[in-house]
Amino acid sequence: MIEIPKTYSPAAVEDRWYAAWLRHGFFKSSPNPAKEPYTIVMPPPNVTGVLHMGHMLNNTIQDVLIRRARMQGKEALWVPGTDHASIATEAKVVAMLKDQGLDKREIGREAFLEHAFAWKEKYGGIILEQLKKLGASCDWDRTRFTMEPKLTAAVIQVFVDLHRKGHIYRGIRMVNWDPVGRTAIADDEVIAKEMPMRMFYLKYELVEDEVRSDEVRSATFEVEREANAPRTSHLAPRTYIVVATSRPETIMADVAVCFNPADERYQHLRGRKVRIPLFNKEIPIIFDDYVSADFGTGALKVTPAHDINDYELGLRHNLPVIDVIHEDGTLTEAAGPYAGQDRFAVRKQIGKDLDAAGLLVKVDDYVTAVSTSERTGAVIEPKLSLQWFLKMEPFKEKALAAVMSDEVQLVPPKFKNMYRTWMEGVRDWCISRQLWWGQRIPAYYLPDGQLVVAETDAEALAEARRLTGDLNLPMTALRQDDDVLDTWFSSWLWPISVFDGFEDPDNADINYYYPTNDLVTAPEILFFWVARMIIAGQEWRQQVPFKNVYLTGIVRDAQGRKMSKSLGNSPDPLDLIATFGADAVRTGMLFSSPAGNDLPYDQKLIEQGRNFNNKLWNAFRLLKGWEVSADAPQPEAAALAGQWFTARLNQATGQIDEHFAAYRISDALLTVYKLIWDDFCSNYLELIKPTYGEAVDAATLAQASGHLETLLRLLHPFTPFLTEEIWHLLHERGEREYCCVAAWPTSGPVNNALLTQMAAAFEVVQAIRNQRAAKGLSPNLALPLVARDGTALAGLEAVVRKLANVSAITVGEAPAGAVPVVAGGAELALVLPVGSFDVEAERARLLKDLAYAQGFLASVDKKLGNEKFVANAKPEILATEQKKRADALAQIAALEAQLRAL
RNA sequence: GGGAUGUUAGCUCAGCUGGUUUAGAGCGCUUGCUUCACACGCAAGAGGUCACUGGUUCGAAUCCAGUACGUCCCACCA
Repeated sequence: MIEIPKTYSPAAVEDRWYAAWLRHGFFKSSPNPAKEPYTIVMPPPNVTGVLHMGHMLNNTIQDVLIRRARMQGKEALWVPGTDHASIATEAKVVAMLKDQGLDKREIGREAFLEHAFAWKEKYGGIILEQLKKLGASCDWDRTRFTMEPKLTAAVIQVFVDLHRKGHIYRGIRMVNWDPVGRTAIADDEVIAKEMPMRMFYLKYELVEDEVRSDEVRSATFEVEREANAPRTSHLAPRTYIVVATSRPETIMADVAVCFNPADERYQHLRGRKVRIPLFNKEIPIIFDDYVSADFGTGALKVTPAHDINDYELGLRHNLPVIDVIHEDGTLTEAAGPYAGQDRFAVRKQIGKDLDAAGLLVKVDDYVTAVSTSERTGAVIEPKLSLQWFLKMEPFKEKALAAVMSDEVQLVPPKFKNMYRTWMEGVRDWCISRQLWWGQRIPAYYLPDGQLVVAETDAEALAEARRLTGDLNLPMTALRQDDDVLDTWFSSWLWPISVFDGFEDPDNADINYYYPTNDLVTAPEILFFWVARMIIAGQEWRQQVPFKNVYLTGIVRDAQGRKMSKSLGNSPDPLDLIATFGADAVRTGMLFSSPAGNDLPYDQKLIEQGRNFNNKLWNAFRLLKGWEVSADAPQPEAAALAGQWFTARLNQATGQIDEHFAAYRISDALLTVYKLIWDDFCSNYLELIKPTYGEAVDAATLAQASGHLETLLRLLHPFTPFLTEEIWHLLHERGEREYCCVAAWPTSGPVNNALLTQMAAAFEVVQAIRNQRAAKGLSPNLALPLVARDGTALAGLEAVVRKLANVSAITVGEAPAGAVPVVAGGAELALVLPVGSFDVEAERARLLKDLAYAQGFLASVDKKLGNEKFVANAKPEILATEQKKRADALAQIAALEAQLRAL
């Protein structure tokens, strides 16, 4: 026979099988009315992204689900693709251009997009190639890209449709401005980060337009005392309001100072004015409930252009808006001497200037949550700008109901509450982005300021001509909106657009595959992706896009930190695959990752996966290494083992199916893991193993191969490569006979009686081995066993003899020098070689067992002695308790008898 | 500040509608073994008053309330 290496080497195997699967087109799918569809659309990774541990977890789960469905005979389709990720990609391209000495704004939109597409062609989709290394069984012929022409057309079509329905509007709103990306970003893309900040206490001089100085003085003194300000004598004639702010660089944009209407300290200031420090501009004092009297000094500087609350305050009090910050974070002309400088530089400088002018009372250091951009990390600037919005009100109720009624089931369900909170408080969606990489908003402005929204230039022109009545209006008279749409405005269409459901709403694909079955994604995008896909599904297909949403956890390092590029704490998945094999990485990721739970990553898990693969490999080696005897009879132990393992297999298959039904993927894996390691290798193979040097009988080998094959099928979704390899090495296969398309095992009737009997026999075996270990006796030394009565082992003598290496089993009284073994309901004695029996040690062991048994009996008796228990407990519970009592009594009697015999 | 969720062995987690559980698994640990598939292994073993305090119940890791600590989500406090 051919020499099989004793260590499994995945590297040589994985690429070969992946290529074979592709060659046979096993992952391809097309509508097949005879089969039930099972569909997953991949959450599209960023087109310029590289594989990280989060992708590994996510895509492994998807692959496990899709491979199992395929084996179950469903028409399984996993649609891959990438997302154009406007901000992230545009940032990368801008950085690349910068390296080449080019500036985005200088080269212009068209040239920029050429560079961007060139970049995408070169680096885009690397991540999909990496997923192939993981074994992802996607239908690659269906790979889509959110910015490809067809999907772009869908986006434009949807925009126009929503605009026609009156759900899209354009308005000035306070948005989260990213000064680095120079674009507005959505609330969801803002990350609050704890940062050290400084609170400046500034003096706003009261304008003395009337003589009420006594009152004013008393009020301001109080304020100054609160602020621990030194009394500055040369300023004595003047009085000040002390205002706390973390943003002194915006004081020139202040339009008022505001107090709480109930704040007694400031009542007399109604109708008065103050001067902005350094700038000496007079602004009014106003009162509004928004301000808390007990925060800071109770005085708020109102800066409508740079704070959302101040903006609303400004609207209520009819105040002007002064914008002092440019799109890139530098200050405008309105900032006077500070114009052109960066906001943070000005903050520093103005602090110094205020101090020098005696206008700074004090500065406090504190830590607070600051909004930053998820994509660029820049500190967000609340900024007023003209943006496009999608109304959420028309959609929220239905989208909420879909999840609350479990029409879309979230796994785990704890996320339902989060979803509800968000959906109930959802705000209009700002869908415009001041970028170039993305779908350009199909809105056109006419010279007279009128607006036309249309799918194409030609349609826009026609409409414009109709509006203006000018039939010769040239296209050049129309100016298209410069902004592009938010990336999520294309991803929310993904489950429909990958099947061309917008271009051709009644095509065979969309009718067959939609709605999809499972979506596997991270909880952090539950709102801005999952929720919106539900809305889109309901709006354009009148049907939710998926039945189940499996929310994964976050992969963390040993210190519990999120794995990230910047921390450098993430291993390179491809290195891991090269070192341990994709199967090992897949199982490692799944060992400890129930839905919604974070995965504390530890390389040990991957190693465990590799060890497991090697274990199975060696089980196969063992079978393959045996000589076969055609006419040898099947030994009793092997026959019993065969029946028993069939029962275990049926039992475990049922459990695995249950785990899958409840999306307990880790549990499903662990069940196969133990079935293979403990039941198949440790018990079954040991039981059927022929005596050294002898051949195995043909029946047993055939049975064992059959069992192994079933195990391969159960394990295939988790470790596709290894199982495929063994599948083909086990015996010759037909042209298209592959493990990856073999039938998923179905569970048959379980012989529970046999399972119970065998479990008892294994207990006996363990007790005997325990004795050997305790006495330091080699497992190779065959020992005789004496049973108290002939029924003790209930026909399982062969099992005990084989596994415990027992030479003979006789019935009768235990001879002197035999060590008692009471286990699995049997009363036995193991005959040891002379001199190895220590009576005192044995007595101690028996006494310990006796004490446990008596304790157990006491707890059962306590229950049974309780009249209320006997009166109230269900009959079957009572029966169990009585059986427990009888068993305990028998056990105690046996132990006592053995103690007397010592 | 609001909401969700968790606290079970050294670590990571099961324990699904209270009763075969004086609590299980994997890893780790201890001891012995290079035994003929596998040392990426085999065998045996140690290890937990189920966060705390009350309550409901014949019976609580499991249900309820409170406390402590943790995690996550949401939120405009200058």
